[in-house]
Amino acid sequence: MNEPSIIRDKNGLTEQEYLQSYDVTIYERPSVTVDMLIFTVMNQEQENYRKLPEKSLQLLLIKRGEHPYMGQWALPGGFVPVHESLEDAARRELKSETNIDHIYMEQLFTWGDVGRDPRTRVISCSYIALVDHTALQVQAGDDAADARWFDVTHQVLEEKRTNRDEGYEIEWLVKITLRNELEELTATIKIKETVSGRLTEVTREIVASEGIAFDHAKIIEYAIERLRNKIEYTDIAFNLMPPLFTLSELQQVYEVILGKELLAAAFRRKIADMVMETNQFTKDAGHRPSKLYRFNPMWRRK
Amino acid sequence: MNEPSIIRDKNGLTEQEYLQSYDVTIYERPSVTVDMLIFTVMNQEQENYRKLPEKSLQLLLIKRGEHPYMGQWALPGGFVPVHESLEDAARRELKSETNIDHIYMEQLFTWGDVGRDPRTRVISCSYIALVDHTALQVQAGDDAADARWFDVTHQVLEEKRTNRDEGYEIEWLVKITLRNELEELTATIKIKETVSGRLTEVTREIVASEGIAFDHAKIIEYAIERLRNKIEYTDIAFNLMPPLFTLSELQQVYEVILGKELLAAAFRRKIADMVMETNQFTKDAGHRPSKLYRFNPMWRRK
DNA sequence: TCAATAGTGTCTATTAGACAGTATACC
DNA sequence: GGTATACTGTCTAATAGACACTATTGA
Repeated sequence: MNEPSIIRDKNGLTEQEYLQSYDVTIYERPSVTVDMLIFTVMNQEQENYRKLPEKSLQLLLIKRGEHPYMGQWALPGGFVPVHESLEDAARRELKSETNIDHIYMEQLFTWGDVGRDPRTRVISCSYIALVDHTALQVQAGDDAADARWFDVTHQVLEEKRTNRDEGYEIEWLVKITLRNELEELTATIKIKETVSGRLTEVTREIVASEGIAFDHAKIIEYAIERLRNKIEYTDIAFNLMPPLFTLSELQQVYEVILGKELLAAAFRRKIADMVMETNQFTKDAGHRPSKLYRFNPMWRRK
Repeated sequence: MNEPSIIRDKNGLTEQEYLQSYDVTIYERPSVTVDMLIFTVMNQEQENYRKLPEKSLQLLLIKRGEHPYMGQWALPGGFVPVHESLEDAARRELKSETNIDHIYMEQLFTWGDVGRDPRTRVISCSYIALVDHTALQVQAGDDAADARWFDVTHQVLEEKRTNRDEGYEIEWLVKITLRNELEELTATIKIKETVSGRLTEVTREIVASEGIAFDHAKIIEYAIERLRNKIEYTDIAFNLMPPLFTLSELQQVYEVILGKELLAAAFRRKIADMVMETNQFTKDAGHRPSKLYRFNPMWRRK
């Protein structure tokens, strides 16, 4: 596609000569990392033999064994070496944490503030991955490196609107809570949307962060917003499901991500084209059995 | 937020001691750049005194004066220095190209393939910016550095669907054409969507690129897709409009981005809440005058 | 006068929300 | 039998597409 040019530049060099003389070390460079947001959905304990187990959104975090933020919890990830593509680096991290292939993954955002990492300048490219927890061999706590699943909740504590001459400003305080049997981590993020004239700007800022390393609380908050958005118009939810599932389970997954209850009738209509009936049913559930469905791989968004 | 920890790590160092001994030079690092997709909408010549001028989507490109890809056209951008945030670097580039402040800008995607740049490993974070062309002092070709606006078109040449055992694959060939009075650049991008089982993957690959440097054709194609998506559910289009505009002009902007015609009645209903009437009208148009509108900064998406 | 755009009214199809009501295992 | 979930039917409100129709200028 790009055949070496034989044109000479202002220094009289051809492309080949230029590339040979190019010194890659003259400018100081930032470090680049990938940060993985590996989500799954798990069943909670059921209180009553009849009740369905509640589902919860889970995120995988790693306990930092070294400085900085030693002892705190961070997103899995690592530095991107010069010979490896960003996506390969992300896939490698994902594989090393989950030990499974063919996992859904998408780029979330690249975080490039100065001072994000006290060691050196680090730019982090974050990726969301969605895993069916029944496919996970490694369960929470099995990992030697102290990887653990945390129950994630996203709560709007406060919403404040201020009108301006030529627009308005809305500020939300969002509390992120990460919980498991042993620990509870919390963070508060301030999200500010400023509309002045025709220009809209959104900023996110960490107000408090307890037990969560770096600026990872902000990344987690943003990831949840992305999931909430995308689950409405894509099929990403199916990446969190086992091969066979009931429509109620699917609905629970939607509810746990959206953070609100849905009406069964409307939900079933909405996802009808995305699923295929099987002739299998659940049993021993303490109530009416439920038909099992599969994802319909022929489905396409209209 | 992160008070230096006095806990000692496995080497017996406190956080402060660790940071002092941290050697930032031990790993080779990729370079990071920002690439700016600066879009605007301009009027084309009108053929007939009665007809409204047609609008076209324009993209700002820079002619490369040095290797590699010398003589070809590239997205404006540059290396990110270690002391500057990604967003600041993008804003700085944007300001240096357009000479205006308060421009709409959003992160598009970070491109991290190995071999994107023949000089060295380069990771590029791309940003979309939308400019009202009436606010631009610097018009096409005024710039000493050979910056020029190109008319952008996005054409689907071919769509091919192949069904598989557990899913399907769709391949599109998209032709991107960048045109101005002097030059015409073209590129063909192959977009492949693979659905196998529950997993969906989309890849983009440059099949041909004439006159467009690096992998920038792919970035341009992706940016247009993003614009098409976002114009449907956000107010980004207003960043391309002058302060006062007619609803027909606004509709033209939507049409030029979406690449299809819209029905006036439905369009007006859809954007009704986003605009405010003024009591001004166009005149000398050779036909019925049109009411001028402003963006309604109090509008919020439902 | 008439070409071209500006702007409205209304029918229809589709979709989401609400909620009542029926169905069914299994402890 | 009774509890909890499974599943359906239908009314309503909101929205998008289609298209006919009216309004208004200035060359």
